[in-house]
Amino acid sequence: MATSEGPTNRSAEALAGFIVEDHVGFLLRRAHQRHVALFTAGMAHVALTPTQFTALLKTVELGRITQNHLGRLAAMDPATIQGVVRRLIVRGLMRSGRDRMDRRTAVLEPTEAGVALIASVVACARQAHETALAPLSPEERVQVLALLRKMG
Amino acid sequence: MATSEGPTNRSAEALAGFIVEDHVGFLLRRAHQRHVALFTAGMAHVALTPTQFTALLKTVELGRITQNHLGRLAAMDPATIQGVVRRLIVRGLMRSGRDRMDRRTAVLEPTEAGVALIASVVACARQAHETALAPLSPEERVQVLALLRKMG
DNA sequence: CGCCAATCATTTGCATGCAAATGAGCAGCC
DNA sequence: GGCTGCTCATTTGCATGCAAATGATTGGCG
Repeated sequence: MATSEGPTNRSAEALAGFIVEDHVGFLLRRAHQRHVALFTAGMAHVALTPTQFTALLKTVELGRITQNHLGRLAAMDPATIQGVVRRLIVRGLMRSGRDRMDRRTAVLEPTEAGVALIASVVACARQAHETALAPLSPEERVQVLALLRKMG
Repeated sequence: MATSEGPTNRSAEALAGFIVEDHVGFLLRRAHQRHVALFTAGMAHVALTPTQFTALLKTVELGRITQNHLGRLAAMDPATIQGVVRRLIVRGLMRSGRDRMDRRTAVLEPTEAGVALIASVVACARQAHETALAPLSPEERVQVLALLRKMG
């Protein structure tokens, strides 16, 4: 009778008390998914992903910046930022040129269209932020941000 | 001289006070990235990704389960869970068969190897969880988990 | 000068993640 | 029975995300 219910109970001891739903990894993945969905919906009219928005915003902020440096600021590794930047360039939102002093580096610069686009969607980004935090009280919102920042 | 510094200052007003680094989206993405890195490193000896671990664990927990249902429990849409399950089956960690009552559904079941593997790595998952939360105090850890759960 | 380690960028391969379209099957309803 | 709408699963296409390998270039060091 002990073996009649399949593999489940044969490993009950090892799995006892292990609730995936209570683990940071699971909760982070879920919360992140939800935010991406909200952000994407709010940006549907311009089709900017969260990473594209971040990369373009930092480029506008800094004016001229190296691709890898931008990646570090935006929390994307070289392989990832490469694709993000490529898509932004294709859409005419930024430009890329080689540095004359260091011919390895690609120096990025936003185009007029890029600057204008970012300026026009900052409000949407704020909105997505608020909506994502909507289930929390004002104090809780401050807390999550501080805690997530600490988890780096 | 107002136009001598490139596009940056021309949009200063619109961007004023907007700090991407303080937004939930950015912080969630970064924290999630860090956890994936920790989890992946801890699971390197068995090469289980966080999603694969979750999917296999829930399957072991529940014994027999429909693919889409598993996806909902594990927070993955049908297109995503499909690939995850396929890779687990290829590795011999679960089985799939058609339900006789409802021939649309793929009924999943863990293999002996799958049950054994999960049991052997639960400790590693716990470890990744702890390491990810390491920068926080015990009270703070409880807080983040509660807050993330609420942000669902 | 020549060598070497480090950095920059790119490419390939693999694994999420989702939208949207598709095909199969089920269940209720007339 | 036939219609219709739903769910299940799959496929395609696109966008992260990272490891690992590659090629170009720079800077330091002897």
